[in-house]
Amino acid sequence: MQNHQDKPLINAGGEQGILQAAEALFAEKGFDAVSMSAIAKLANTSKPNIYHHFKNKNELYFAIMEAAVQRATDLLDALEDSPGTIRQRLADFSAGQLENILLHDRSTQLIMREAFSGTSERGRDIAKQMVSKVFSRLVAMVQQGQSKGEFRADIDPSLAAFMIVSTNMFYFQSKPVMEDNPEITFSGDASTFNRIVTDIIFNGLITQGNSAP
Amino acid sequence: MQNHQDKPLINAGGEQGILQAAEALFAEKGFDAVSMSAIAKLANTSKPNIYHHFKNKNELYFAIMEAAVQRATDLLDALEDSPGTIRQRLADFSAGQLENILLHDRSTQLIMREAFSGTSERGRDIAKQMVSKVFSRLVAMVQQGQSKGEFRADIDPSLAAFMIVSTNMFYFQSKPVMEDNPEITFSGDASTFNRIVTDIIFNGLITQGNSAP
DNA sequence: GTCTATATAATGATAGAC
DNA sequence: GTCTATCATTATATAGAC
Repeated sequence: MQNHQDKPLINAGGEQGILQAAEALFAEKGFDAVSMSAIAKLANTSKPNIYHHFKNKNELYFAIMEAAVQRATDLLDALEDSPGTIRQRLADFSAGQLENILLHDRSTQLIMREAFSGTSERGRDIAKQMVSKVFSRLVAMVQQGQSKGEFRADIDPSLAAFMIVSTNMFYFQSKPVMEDNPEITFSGDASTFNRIVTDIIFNGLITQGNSAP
Repeated sequence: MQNHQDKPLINAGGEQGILQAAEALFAEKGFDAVSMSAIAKLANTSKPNIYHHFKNKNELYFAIMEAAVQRATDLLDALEDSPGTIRQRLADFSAGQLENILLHDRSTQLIMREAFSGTSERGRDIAKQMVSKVFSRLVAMVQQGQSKGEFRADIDPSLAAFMIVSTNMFYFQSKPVMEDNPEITFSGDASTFNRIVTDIIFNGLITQGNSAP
């Protein structure tokens, strides 16, 4: 591929241009706040032309969702296996996942909105399937680490996976807010953020807890 | 107070009933997906009556936001000081905060949507101020823990605070998704979830890291 | 495939009676 | 304070020319 599919560059007319324009707007404002006219305008085309390519607003949205999920899973597949200890593989996977969601920010926002929004019913299942995929891999890795004795065995592996996902997701999600918060100093560099967070979590997963039973 | 202010119980007509109905709908579907007619219907009143009480849709939304923030900060104030070690106080604060957001789920969803959504501009500042408040307290506690030698000093305290907030927020946010995921087993009990998570984080904050420098 | 023009329905908001 | 009736605007979606 010679041009990244997730950044501005709205090439006039055509199905591609419509999809890109729509993705940008939907990601920023959400489904209901975006009108077909606005999409047509940004895509440098007309409303009826959008209806020529897509049956209705819902189907256009669905097409974008599917493309976003496809792209995201493809990139996850590339991260599938890395060498080293389980701890190292987990750290690499986590770092790669954070990198991906930051690179494809619009796709990510779209998917997260659908997955975690109210009962919108729109593309929730497809978004959930995506989240579950990331999650399953992390759970499996943690379990491996436990059976190999790298991590303490008394922790629910899905909880450990959840901690990794949640810090990454929330980092992405809260980035705009945190950036202009004077108390936050780590917000600029995602990879060192991720390194330190996984470091803390893994250390916590090794040391035996001393909280009330 | 004798009836909780955050649960169904839509009492017909009146400013209270309108506010409750609107909060429920806005939290579930978001600003743009909710029509004034829908609010009127749920509040058992008429559209013009809403306009009698509130200047327009935006101001109604704002009134809800402000009430939600007020309620949340009040509850945080009650958690301000608890006895014990810094670690214990932090754990209590974290647990209390998670309890609060789960109890006032509609308010929370509303605030989080505004704080972390795209560039909606609507009530973003007021929501950010709310998030910052929780955050500042956690940062201060972590710093205290560091200066008392309870936690290792080489970790950015805001990063530690961020981890606590993110796991709590993301727990709340992803609850509906995680609940019907067979791999998740911890989703039912928020307080034990919180206890284990803070346990892991604190252990990680004590143990010296062994990742690449 | 792409447009102009338009149908149809729903939206936010108001006038004015009671 | 609350309603019925209605306004102006904008939305999704389509018909039909080129």
